[in-house]
Order: sequence, then C-alpha cells, then structure tokens
Amino acid sequence: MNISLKDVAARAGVSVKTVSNVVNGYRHVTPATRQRVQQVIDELGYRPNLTARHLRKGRTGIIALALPELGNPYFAELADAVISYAAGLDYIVLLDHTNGRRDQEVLFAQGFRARLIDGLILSPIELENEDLLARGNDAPLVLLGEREYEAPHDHIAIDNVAAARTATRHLLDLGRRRVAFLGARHGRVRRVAHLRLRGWRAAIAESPGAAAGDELVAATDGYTRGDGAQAMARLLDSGVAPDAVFCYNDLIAIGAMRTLIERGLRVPEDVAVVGFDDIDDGRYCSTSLTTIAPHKQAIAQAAVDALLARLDGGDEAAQADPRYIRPGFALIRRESTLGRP
Amino acid sequence: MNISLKDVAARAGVSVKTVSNVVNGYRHVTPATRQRVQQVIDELGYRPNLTARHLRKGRTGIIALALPELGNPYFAELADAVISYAAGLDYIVLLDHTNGRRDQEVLFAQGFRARLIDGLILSPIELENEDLLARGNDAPLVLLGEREYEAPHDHIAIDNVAAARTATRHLLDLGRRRVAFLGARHGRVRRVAHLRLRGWRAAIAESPGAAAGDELVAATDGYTRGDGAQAMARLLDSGVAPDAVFCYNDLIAIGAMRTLIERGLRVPEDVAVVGFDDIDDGRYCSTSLTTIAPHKQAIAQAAVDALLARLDGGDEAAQADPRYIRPGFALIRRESTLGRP
DNA sequence: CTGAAAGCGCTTACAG
DNA sequence: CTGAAAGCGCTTACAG
Repeated sequence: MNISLKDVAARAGVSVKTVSNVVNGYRHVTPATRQRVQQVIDELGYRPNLTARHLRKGRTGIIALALPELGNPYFAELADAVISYAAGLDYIVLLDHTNGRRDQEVLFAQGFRARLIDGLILSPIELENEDLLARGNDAPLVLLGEREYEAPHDHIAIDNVAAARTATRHLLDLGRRRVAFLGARHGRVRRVAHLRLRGWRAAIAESPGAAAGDELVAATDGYTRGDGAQAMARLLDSGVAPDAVFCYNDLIAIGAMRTLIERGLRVPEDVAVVGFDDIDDGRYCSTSLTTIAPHKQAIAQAAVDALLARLDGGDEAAQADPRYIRPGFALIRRESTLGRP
Repeated sequence: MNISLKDVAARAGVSVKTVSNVVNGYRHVTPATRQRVQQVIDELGYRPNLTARHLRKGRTGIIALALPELGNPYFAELADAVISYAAGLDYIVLLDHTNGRRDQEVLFAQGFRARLIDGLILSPIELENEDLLARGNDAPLVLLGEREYEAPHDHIAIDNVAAARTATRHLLDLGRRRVAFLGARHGRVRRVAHLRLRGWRAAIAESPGAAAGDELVAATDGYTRGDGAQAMARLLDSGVAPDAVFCYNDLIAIGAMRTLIERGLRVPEDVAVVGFDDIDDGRYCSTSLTTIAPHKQAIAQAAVDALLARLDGGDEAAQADPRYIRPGFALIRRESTLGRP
C-alpha cells in the first residue's frame, strides 16, 4: 500500500541510501542519479514517512503550545503569532487546550506526548509550583505569563504590575477620581489578576485625591465579555458610581462598556474605560478601547526562541540557567478614555 | 538517556511484551506482575515513545486542521470546537495556517506531513479543482466551506445562498429598500462571497420596491474589520445612501458599524446592519449585531465524524461515496436591525 | 559518489 | 499468562 524508500530504491536500481540522499537534498549525488530517482519518486508518488524519520532522528520538529482556550482572542492572536514564527523556523506547532484546568495543565507539564513533541510552551492558569517540581527530565518547557514559580524553566512575561499601574495612572491623569477595577479573582494570590490589582492599588495610592475603597473592586468568575457585563452591572447596582474603570482584559472591558451604554452612561464622558491585551476587537468598538498592549509578537518570538535555544543550541545552551524574559508593553490611547477626536 | 520498554523489562525481570501489556492496560496480566512492572515504570519515570508507537501502528491519532488564519474569530471559534470534539474522541489536532494562500493550501491538500497525520480537515480559500485532482491516494481529506469542487471528498458546508437570502430578506421585511452588500470579491466565481452575493440578489429580486443596482455592492480586499470600515466609507462617499447593509461577515459588519457611527448615522434607525458568522464579538458590540449563525458545533462535529468514519469505520466506510453534509444556520436578531428593546 | 547493515522503540502474531 | 523475534520506514556511521 504505502510506498517506502525501499520500493523507490528497487525501482530506480539504487540503494535506499541514495534515495534518502535525494529526498533530503544532499549534495554529492550525480545529476543523472538524482534525476532518475526523482522520476521514480514522482511516478510512484512516494512521500517520506515522517513518523519513521522522527523515530530515527529522535526529534520531530514539533513543539506544543498549550493555552487555556482559543475563544479568547488574546490567545488566538498569540497562537497565530507563535505558529507563524515557528513555521518560519521549520517547526510545527501542536495546539492544545487546557481550559485553564489544573489537571490538564499538569498533564501537559508532566510530559504528555513524550517524544512526540520536542518541547512545550505552556500558559498556565491553575498550575502550582509543586506540579512543576514533580516534572521529570522531559522535553524543555517554556512558561508564558507572569507567575511566581520556583521551578527552573524559561519564563516569558510582561510586568503586569507596571502595566496595570500605567493604565490606572492614565485614568487618574485624566482627572478621574473613582477608578474601579473589574476582573479581580478570588483565591490564589499568585494569579495575574492579583498582579494587575496590585498595579491598580499602587497607582491609586500615589494619587492623593483618588478613592481607594474595596467597593471599587469587582471580581469576576471568568474572563469573558459576559463576565465584564455582569460585573459592571453589579457594580452599578451596588451604588458605586465610578468615573472610570480599569479592566483585567479587553473582553471584560468590552462587556463593561456594553452595560454602561445600556444604562445610559456615556463612555468616556461619564465613565472612562481601559482594557488590557489590545485584541483586535477593541480597535473597532463603536467607542474604541484604550488598552495595554503587551507586545504579542515579541512574546511569541521570545517563547519560541527560548525553546529552540534549548533544542538546537547545543549542550551549553541546553544546560544554561533558566531565563526570565520580560517583553514590553504599551498604553494605546483610544476613544474610551479620550473621546472622539 | 531515554528510558525504553527494554530498560523497564530488564529491571522488572520480565519481557518487553509484558511491559507493553501493562502500559497499554491489557487484561491477562497477573496483578503481582502488573504491580511490579508499574513500580519500575514509576521509579524510572518511563514514558512510552509515541513516535515509535505510531510507526509501528501505522497510525498517529493526529488529524490536521488547516484554516486560513486564527486572527478571524470565526476560525478561532471553529478551531476551538474541532479541537474539543476531537479530544473527546482521543484525537489530537494539529492546527495549520494557510493564510488563504493557494500554495499553502496545495501543500496541505497534497499530503504534506504524510503519515504524521491520519487525516486532514481543510478550509480552502484559493484552492482550485485541479489541485485537488492532482492529489495522490493520501490520508482522507474533508473540505470545509462551500465550494464547487469535483474531486471526491467529504464536504461540510452550510447553504450560503439560502443564508444570505434569509439575512437580506430580514432587512427587506423591516421595510428597508436600499440594502447594500459589503464584502463582494473580485475574481473567481467559485468563492463564498459570490454565493452570498447571489443570495442578496435573490432576495432583492423577490422584493418589488427594492433597489438592485450594482452601486449598492462594495468589494473588499479582505475580511477584516478594517476592510469593512473602509468599504462602508467608500460606499457613503460615493453618494449611495443605503438604509441597510448586509455584510459578508461579522468582522466587516463591525467595521461598517464603526464607520456609520463615526459619520453620525444611527444603527439601526438610519442604517440597519446584518453580519454573518455569529462570532462572540457581535453579541457585545455597543449595538449588538444581527447575524447569520452557522451551527459551528455541528460543522466541527460533522467534519471530525466524517474524517473518523474513513479512518475507523472499516473498509466499506473508507470506500464509501463522498458525502456533502449541510449543517444548518439561523438568523439571530439583535439590535443592529431591531433597535434597543 | 554509492551500498549494506544496524538500530531508533514500539506492537504483534506466533509459540508455549 | 509470558517470551523471543520480526518488522514498521527511516537515517547514518562505516566501508569502499
């Protein structure tokens, strides 16, 4: 059924070594031989069996990217960047969903798909330090997103506290005094939501006239537009009357704006809104969204580069100390804080 | 370095066959043996080499999903559905970008990654019939999205003409008489944009008082929000004053709404807008978007099911005639045509 | 420049 | 219930 190197070799009257040489484009094959072999390959429709090649080489050229979910445009855009960049370096990306569940994250972190993938880029939500320590000496792992792990892995993350502080300060600089935070999380202190909340607190603390009460902080269950819409509604219902909102991410911000408009409040005149992520949606909202833009391209490249350095960089590189890489971010000012020009 | 079955077998004092039996959870291993082997596996941190298994079995359990790009939420949401559904059936999904480029699509269609993947789901944009005919007897291929190919492959697609007609008729039923179409494409007649344009024409033709001129049709280069915003601006600048717009997809519709609002036009009072795809964004726009919702879940399941039938269904199933499956769609009415309740 | 042969790590008839 | 051995289809020292 399947045509193998051997079949091609037999038909072309050469050894499998020669066919292999032709297939892999090695020099030092006489043009005549090359042509004859190529002709048989075309005739037979031969295609190399990658699985066999992988087994033999001990490498697959596949890296896995494990993200919570693709439904969030931030992750979709990031995945897009990783896939494109990796493709340019001749690596294939296997995309996995963890749904932000610890058991799934543990599965991937601990070497699921061993030797099918050369390495793994993981963006954890619930993963704990101990899960990482329990990890065997598997394929290299690169972590995405700020978190305080002690296990020795390359780690790519922007400075969330600084970014959140920048966003909040922008609102305060506009003269807002009651800046709410939407998207706090109950539970573990390690999470990114806590870091962004910390940034919010820091900016408020620096600004004498600004309200700082906990009633300005609204938690959400998830990170979706619906969560944002609900949280904003709850906040308004509770009698808190913010004049600005800094949101955990753009989706929550978009949901919040939706609620504000439904309640007859104007953005930014009555309530200014800042998001986080710089997803495409935010640019084309009826009121375009001011946001923090983590440099996704830089994140994707840093992650892939870090992984490939361990894979292709030779022994010193593979053994090098883990690095913590901090791509930059920028505040993108749009109508939700500045109004229509 | 890497621990193999053989290492485990040696240490446990059994044959590799027995270890394999334990690893694969076969019955008929005495509990004592099983336990001893399992202990050695844990001690050594043995993990099966999937590449070797794949080579031996001739199957990998991996299916590829080749989409234009993940940046478009429609494809991201669809990918999400495919990955989740396939995971439930113990299949891994390898996600690929074609960027809607013919050369990329040809690459995948013609058996790129042979024997690494068991089958392929491809959503082509530029692929031609001849590209498909040139295809060898490779892994099964399922096509996604309406197109008129003559090659024998399973094909999953909603009825775009009917859906576009439904959308346009909705606008006409609301009393609109100058319904524009945004997102026509120059070039090949096979494309989905032509089908949706055909549906628009059909609905207009059925409605005596409706304007039908070509000046109501605006082409776009791509399918993004930016394309929609520009096309809407061009349409308005050209002096055409539509009272409704049916857009090729939700992204174009969102871009169009953005332009309308910038120009001081109200949605839906001055111009009603309908999109296509039912992406999440549309639900939370300041003016939520009326749209055609293709049943993504059904599409994803049909695609995976069709592929797996060929893979796992035995000989008759593998040889069965190609099927054209037509998942349904629904018109979702929201504020962009009905106004705020 | 080309060939013969080993071996990557599994699974699976075939015996016993 | 367990073992010895073949073979999936490649690549790669090792010869020549």
